[in-house]
Amino acid sequence: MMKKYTIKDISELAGVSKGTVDRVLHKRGKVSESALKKVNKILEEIEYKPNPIAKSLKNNKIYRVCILFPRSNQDSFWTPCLTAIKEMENNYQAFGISIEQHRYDSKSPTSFLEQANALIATKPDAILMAPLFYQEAQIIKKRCFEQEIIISTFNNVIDKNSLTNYIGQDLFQTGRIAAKLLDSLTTSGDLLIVHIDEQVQNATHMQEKENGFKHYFEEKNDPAYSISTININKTLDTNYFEFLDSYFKSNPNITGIFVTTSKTYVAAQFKTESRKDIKIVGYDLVEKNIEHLKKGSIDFLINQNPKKQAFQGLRNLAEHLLFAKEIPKETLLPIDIINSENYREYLE
Amino acid sequence: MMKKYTIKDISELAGVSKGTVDRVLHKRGKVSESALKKVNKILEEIEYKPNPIAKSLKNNKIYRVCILFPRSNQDSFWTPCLTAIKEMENNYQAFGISIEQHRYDSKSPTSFLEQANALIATKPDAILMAPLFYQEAQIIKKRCFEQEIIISTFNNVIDKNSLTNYIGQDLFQTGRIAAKLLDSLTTSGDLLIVHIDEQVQNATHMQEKENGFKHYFEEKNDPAYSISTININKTLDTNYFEFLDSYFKSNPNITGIFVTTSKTYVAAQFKTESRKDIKIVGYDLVEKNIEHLKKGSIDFLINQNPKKQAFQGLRNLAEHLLFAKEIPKETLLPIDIINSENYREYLE
DNA sequence: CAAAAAAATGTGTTCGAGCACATTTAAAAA
DNA sequence: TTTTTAAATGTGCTCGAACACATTTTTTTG
Repeated sequence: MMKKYTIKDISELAGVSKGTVDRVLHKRGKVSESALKKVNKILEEIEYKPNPIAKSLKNNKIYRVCILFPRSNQDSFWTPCLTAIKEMENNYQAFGISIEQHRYDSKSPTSFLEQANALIATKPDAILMAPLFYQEAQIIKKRCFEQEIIISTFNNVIDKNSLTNYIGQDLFQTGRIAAKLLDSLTTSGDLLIVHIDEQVQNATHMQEKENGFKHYFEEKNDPAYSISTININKTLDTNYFEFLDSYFKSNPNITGIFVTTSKTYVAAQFKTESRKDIKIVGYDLVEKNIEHLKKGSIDFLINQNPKKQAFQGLRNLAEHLLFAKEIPKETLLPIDIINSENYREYLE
Repeated sequence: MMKKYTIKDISELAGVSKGTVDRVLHKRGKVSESALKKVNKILEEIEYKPNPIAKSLKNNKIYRVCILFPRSNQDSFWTPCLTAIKEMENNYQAFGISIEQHRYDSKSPTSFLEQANALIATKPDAILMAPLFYQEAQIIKKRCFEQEIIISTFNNVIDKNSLTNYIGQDLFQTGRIAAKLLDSLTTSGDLLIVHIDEQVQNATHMQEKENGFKHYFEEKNDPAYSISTININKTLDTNYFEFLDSYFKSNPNITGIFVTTSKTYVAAQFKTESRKDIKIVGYDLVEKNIEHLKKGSIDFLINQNPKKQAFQGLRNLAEHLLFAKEIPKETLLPIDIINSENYREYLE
């Protein structure tokens, strides 16, 4: 364990005052070349790291960290984020971090823009957002950069090439995982990819998953399997059951379903009523899915872990503000495979 | 967001000096009843939380947090702990936390005692240990209490009723998970529980897992399945393959194997050479297991996640020392199900 | 060469908690 | 009532970084 040096230590070693050391460290200029040399020499020797605690105490600010995500009454997928927020509040309140929650209508880009702009107008220190709408998210991101508000995103990628600090999962890979699971559960047959009831903004989301799923089977190149895809949308097909029933009647060889959204329970419901033999893999630990998982009508769920995403995102921001910790450009969380026996520990 | 009160704020509100407030907060006595009342009244009103950063700065100590666990050359299971240690060092060094690594021979209770005692003699601030040996761990734990060294355990429970801060998994439940997985992978047959090459000290470990496994199938009560258990020990049966081969010849109806230790690859090796049809579920992301996972000769692994256990344990201790955060009595980590498609993200 | 301006360097205060020590007030003894 | 002793209360310094401001040194100009 090396000694912890302070600015005062350095100043004594270099034979200058702590003010001079401070100016060197912060590159504030007004330092003679000879003094600069002396200080830099010491700095090289000792590998100085400023005490983040003293730094933070001196700063002594209350930082406003805001999180912006869809309202839960539309999609219980987001509910676990509340737990993450509560935990963050408990852990970081005393450090001078204030967490604010802002919500928007997951079906309305306008609502997103309104909420985000209202939020920016209050000049928070940092924002973590789940950006469902690509175009609008870009605008908001740009605005944050202009106003020097630190911005991170979670759950949805808005730009693969840009440098928004992103916390989430490799969606393509989740598709491969689903494929592997259905491969384990079945030996042959038609596998059906089902996109249920999603808005346009999630299209890329679902597409990534579908691509991953297909990629796995293309790689395997097993003639025993064939894969097809359908879209179900509540507004078009008011009755899920009838739609699925007629589809399955004309395609009797289906042995497994991969649902690309949280609405896995819709397929599971159909399974219990009509085709008990098919295997189902889907997404997310929402209540209705867990019910089916327990009953056996869903075989596996893939956990997108919104709670962990939100928590990690908020934590990154808080520790950056408090202790100047670097925020990773991309945090890819592990992809959890969930069955009836291990879901409990993953719940909020 | 409520205001952050300081001791000075309180002293002004109560009309006393900050010294008096300090005495009330720390119950140091020497406070008149009238002053006590005034201060307590304010304290009730504002719900004061001391600033952990100021506290920590004042303290300004270098804390020694030590971790004690088996040497890796015997069992690569422990290797990921090194990553946890490195991460902790990077994150907490500047806060005045020094992490020390101490190792012992996983086959020798004496070695454990020696290392632990030598460690205690240096009077560290906190110890996190993986206590393989029940009796000896009890002794060490008691000694730590006497010397007022904070002690946590991980991976192995030493006493279900005691209050050692434990970080690990519900082993019984991991057995149930393995059972559910083999249930998913097969439709009937004999399932074999295999305990491979473990020392006595792990007996309870393995027993818990076996019990969980059996419990699942007892609950299911499916006549299509039957379950049996075998022990293999390298010292007794020098050749794993021969032993398994003869066993499988006399029990031809086995469809799945549950290996209760990291040595799952032993069963997988047998599978590739002789019985490609059987399904295998086992434990831990050690290199040899991952090889088989990729090749398909292991179907699922259950991740005991030693890295996360060590990290969580060290973190609890560090934040307790630095910021007086309470250490949870028991931290049960989620039990990860791993297949060939999601192991990557769980690796160190 | 002295005065003025500029550059360089040093000093002192702040953040909040905690504790040693100084000072004041109240109670007990003479 | 005065002195002694004890109890109560207040003051001031520390931790390390950061920055404002004061002081010193060097350079420029009349």
